[in-house]
Amino acid sequence: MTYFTSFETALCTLLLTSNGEALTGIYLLPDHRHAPTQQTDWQESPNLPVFVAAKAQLTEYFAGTRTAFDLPLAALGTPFQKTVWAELVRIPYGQTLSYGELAGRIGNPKASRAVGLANGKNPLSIVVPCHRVIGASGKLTGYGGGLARKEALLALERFATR
Amino acid sequence: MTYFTSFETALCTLLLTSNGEALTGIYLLPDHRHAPTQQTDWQESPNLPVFVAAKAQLTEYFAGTRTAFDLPLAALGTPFQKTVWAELVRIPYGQTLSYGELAGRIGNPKASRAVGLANGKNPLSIVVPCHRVIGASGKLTGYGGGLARKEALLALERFATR
DNA sequence: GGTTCGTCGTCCGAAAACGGCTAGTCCTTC
DNA sequence: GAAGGACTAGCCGTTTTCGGACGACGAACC
Repeated sequence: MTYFTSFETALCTLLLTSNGEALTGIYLLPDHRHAPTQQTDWQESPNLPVFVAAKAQLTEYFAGTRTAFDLPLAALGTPFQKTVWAELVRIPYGQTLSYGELAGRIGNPKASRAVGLANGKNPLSIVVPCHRVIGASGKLTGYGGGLARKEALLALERFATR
Repeated sequence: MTYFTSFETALCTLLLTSNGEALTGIYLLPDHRHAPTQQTDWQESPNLPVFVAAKAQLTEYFAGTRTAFDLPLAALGTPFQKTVWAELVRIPYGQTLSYGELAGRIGNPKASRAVGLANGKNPLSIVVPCHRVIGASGKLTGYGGGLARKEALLALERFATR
């Protein structure tokens, strides 16, 4: 069973999904690249404990008072994708990394392009900070939720660490 | 969640599996061809209602006093496989059919070989009587639980209808 | 700047391999 | 002769394999 709820933030509306225990998705509505279409058997559950906790922490994040998340996560993907995502959460708040550098950190220096692909498939936006990965040239190059949102998230983090 | 139990019969040990509501599998241990390997998250539940009912009816079947089953079933397969399996249960107790004849009955006369394949994937041995399908020449040709068992089941049914 | 090219994991479609078959042929064997 | 076995060649759905294309890159080179 998949549970979901939506959540208004200063940036945009967020769609949260869960398996009942852990968070399985956070999507920036509308127009998030790989966002799932809502299924008929999904159940809206705004008060699911994991949703309540997530909303609280995200609210703090957007207020600039939270720099790390503590939530049960359950993203499913290929082994390579999981490796990439695990490395993403190690990027400190307010800092950025290039796709190539991230590829190097997981021991596969030439896989920068594959890293970008895996990055785009990250289902847990914001909490798993794929927005902190940018091109080697400094350009943002891409974001599932749209480049403007990526820029906004980075600006927020820069502002809060000022 | 998958539930299971095992069950001793005159023929062999049977492994029963269920989703909690309906029967999802009946396998002839040991050495049933496509039998699933027991997973760590399976739960042994000998007293699950559907198991209790299945054991009772199977006991009667092996005693020769039951010629049809009345159990909730939930086998999952491709559309073609489901068509084949649905036709299997229409073969009367004690009678046999050739793979080609069965193919004809589902409107696909040339699919005899595919029927054999679908037959082998039948997860609900005995209750869905795939053992009643034999080669056009009269040879048994194959059975997931072993040819000896197929022969034994057919002998039982012949004996009971005598 | 722009362009080209090498690289890597994933997705997707096509193709081939694989059986619980069968009818047909040919050849043994009684 | 007739029955039965060995072999062949079609048939069909499923599974597996394979090859090519695709990107949220990056370095080299104009």
